[in-house]
Amino acid sequence: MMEQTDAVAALSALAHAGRLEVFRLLVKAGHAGMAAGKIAEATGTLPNTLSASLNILTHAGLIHSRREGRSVIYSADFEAMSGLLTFLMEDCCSGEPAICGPVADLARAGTCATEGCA
Amino acid sequence: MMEQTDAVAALSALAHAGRLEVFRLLVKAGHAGMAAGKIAEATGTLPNTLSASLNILTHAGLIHSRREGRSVIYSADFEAMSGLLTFLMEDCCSGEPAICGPVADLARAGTCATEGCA
DNA sequence: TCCATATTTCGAGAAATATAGAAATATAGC
DNA sequence: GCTATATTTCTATATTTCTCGAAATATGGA
Repeated sequence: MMEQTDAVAALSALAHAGRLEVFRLLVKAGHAGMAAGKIAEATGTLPNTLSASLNILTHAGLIHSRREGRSVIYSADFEAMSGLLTFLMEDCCSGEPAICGPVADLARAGTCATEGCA
Repeated sequence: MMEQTDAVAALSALAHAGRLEVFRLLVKAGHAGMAAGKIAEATGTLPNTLSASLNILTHAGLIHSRREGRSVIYSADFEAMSGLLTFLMEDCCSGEPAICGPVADLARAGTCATEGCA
């Protein structure tokens, strides 16, 4: 289970337009991931600035990397993502379950709105 | 639908141990909310520091307030909360639906783990 | 009106974060 | 070994954020 410290680290990492864009790009890219250079190209950021962003997201546990030849491939950590979402939602229930139901439904609906994933 | 700018504002507001604690407290408190003084007491923060935190959460749209006598009652904005979760999850589906299913399930499971909310 | 309670605003100093240029490191191919 | 490509690290500066004490504002009751 995620600690508050981890949650703050993850939220801090995502609380930045550039890094949020990178993370969402990697979420879209799925397990295949994306080379740092491709990310820089897609987002229009300088290589060193992007590297700093990737470093912060990595240390927050939201993404991880593997080397493939000259490129370093980054990909989202979906377990960490679900861990963060779980942390943000888990207290929603403790007070009045009636409130949390719609929130969970909305989140789920939003998730599956794009295409027909169960 | 939430813009990236709004998402960054919300994430920034939550990316702080004190503010995250306040927000979760208000999520637990439900629609009844909680007076600023009670929040300060519960979290052990100075009134002015707490006021700054509440102000930031308010401007991020995550909470709202109403005055009751001498107290100002704060409560979580559950629509904003679900909006943020939706925003964070919506791109999960666009690439490979197979990945996003478990994430959504986990989030939902986490939500409902505490008690029996559908 | 005067006083007590509740909360917010102001102002300043300290700490953390963001960005970019330049240099350094790692890998691949010749 | 040499060169080109890919990415990271170093260093400095600009900016933002955090926290607190002190003062100000708002409400309720005597």
